[in-house]
Amino acid sequence: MLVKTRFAPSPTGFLHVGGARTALFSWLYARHCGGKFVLRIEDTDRERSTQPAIDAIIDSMKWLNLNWDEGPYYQTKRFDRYREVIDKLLAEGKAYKCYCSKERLEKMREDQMKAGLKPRYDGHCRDDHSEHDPSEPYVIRFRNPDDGTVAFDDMVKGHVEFKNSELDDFIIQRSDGTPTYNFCVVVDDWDMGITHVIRGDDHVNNTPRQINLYKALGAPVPVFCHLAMILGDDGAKLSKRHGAVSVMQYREDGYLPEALINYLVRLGWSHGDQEIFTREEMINLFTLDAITKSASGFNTKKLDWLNAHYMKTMPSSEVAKELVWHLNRLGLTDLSQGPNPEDVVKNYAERTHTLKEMAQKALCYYQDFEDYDKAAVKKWIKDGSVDILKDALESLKALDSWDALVIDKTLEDLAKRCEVGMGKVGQPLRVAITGTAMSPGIGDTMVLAGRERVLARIERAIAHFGA
RNA sequence: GUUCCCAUCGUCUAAUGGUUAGGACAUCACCCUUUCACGGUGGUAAUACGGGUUCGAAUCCCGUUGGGAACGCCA
Repeated sequence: MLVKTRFAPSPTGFLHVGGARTALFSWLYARHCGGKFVLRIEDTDRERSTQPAIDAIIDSMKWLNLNWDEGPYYQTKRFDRYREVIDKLLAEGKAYKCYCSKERLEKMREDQMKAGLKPRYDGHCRDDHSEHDPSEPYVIRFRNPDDGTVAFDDMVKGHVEFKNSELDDFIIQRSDGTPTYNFCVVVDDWDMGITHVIRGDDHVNNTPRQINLYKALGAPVPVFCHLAMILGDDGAKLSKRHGAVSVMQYREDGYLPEALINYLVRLGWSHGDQEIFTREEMINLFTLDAITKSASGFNTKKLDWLNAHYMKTMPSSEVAKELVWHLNRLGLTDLSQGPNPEDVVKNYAERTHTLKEMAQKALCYYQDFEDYDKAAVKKWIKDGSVDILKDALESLKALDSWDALVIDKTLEDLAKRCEVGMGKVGQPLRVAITGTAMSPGIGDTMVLAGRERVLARIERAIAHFGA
């Protein structure tokens, strides 16, 4: 059997990490099985679906490198097909027109709640339509079985069973003639040959209704796999106040897609004690039975750790591409006035956790900075610092090769000569060159900044602090 | 309210009846060190509770508590 999975977001907002994890698991399972992965946009709610949301979802999927084999399909382009299926259901008596007013429905729900019952449609329009003028507005409901149970063996939750008496005749077509979610998913998954439905567990309660529809349609019922939700850092439901929730926000915050993917794959899935997975390993090892049942909380610190790991271990040319994107975002478009971004990556990968941070720190190698960091100045610019800067300036000017090791050696000699520790030499220079007390080894820092810029900045610092 | 789902260190998780309950992130201590980091070594830290079943339970069953989801002419 050819395995086919799908990711079917509704374009009512950006792609958040929960959705991304669902997409990842669906994608991984398809790839693991050598099957197909489908992207489908569930936009039947025309009020809330937007083009920017569609774009954001697609951009996110591309950035995460979750490629799809089919689609994107749009439900709004399949209305003819839905109509056809509804007509068939209607003709077979498996669906019916309902003329109940929203007021009646609302009152019924209220009464049922008050009586301690689960609100459900009472089947008022099931059989008798004689009192209604066919021109009245109506919705179409699916005739759910009255007796027995619906059960399914979820790949994550295990055996789940519902009584049909708990379910009701849900609406499959609105009064404006458009079909609804619970109906469209079934028709789509059937038409598209989806074998495994991997989705959030907020859909568990929809599943029995959908299974009844599959059966009424004579369609094969797919395997279901319901993923527990992802919570915020604080254990509460993910929301805007958690800062980054959208995938593209993580990009803006300086994370690599590789890191986010690796982080997400371990959220609700595991393979022994392994934490780091290449794409190939994920694909090879990913199975549905290793998915956790319980909800998991998002832990930004661990993401940071993974991001740092990937910044350090990925080819610097790859990381540099993403770094350039961040430098551009900071308004730096001309990189010709500074070092090769790859060299920035090599020097900063192990001293920063995000590319955003790296880009900010690297800015001083491309353009002049305004102010010196106050704390750094206070701590490191002391009596004698200016003299050391002057001394260093002369020694550096005399060098005929601008090499990190040579520079380090020169400054070490200077420290010895002046009978001070390297801290009193390296730190004032660091402040002079970067404006801060934090940078790579002083020789590497100077190579990144370049000879001319270094000499100019030392002179500037001498003038500034010597006054 | 009704139905469904869930429950191992702070967090992500391992252990599918027998382990001193393991790993990772975070945290703490020490080492390394010209800054910031990286790295290394070690430590603190968990089976929600109560009953069963069993020679033996984190693991199986029941209950309690706690959390979550669904109950729309949203998806």
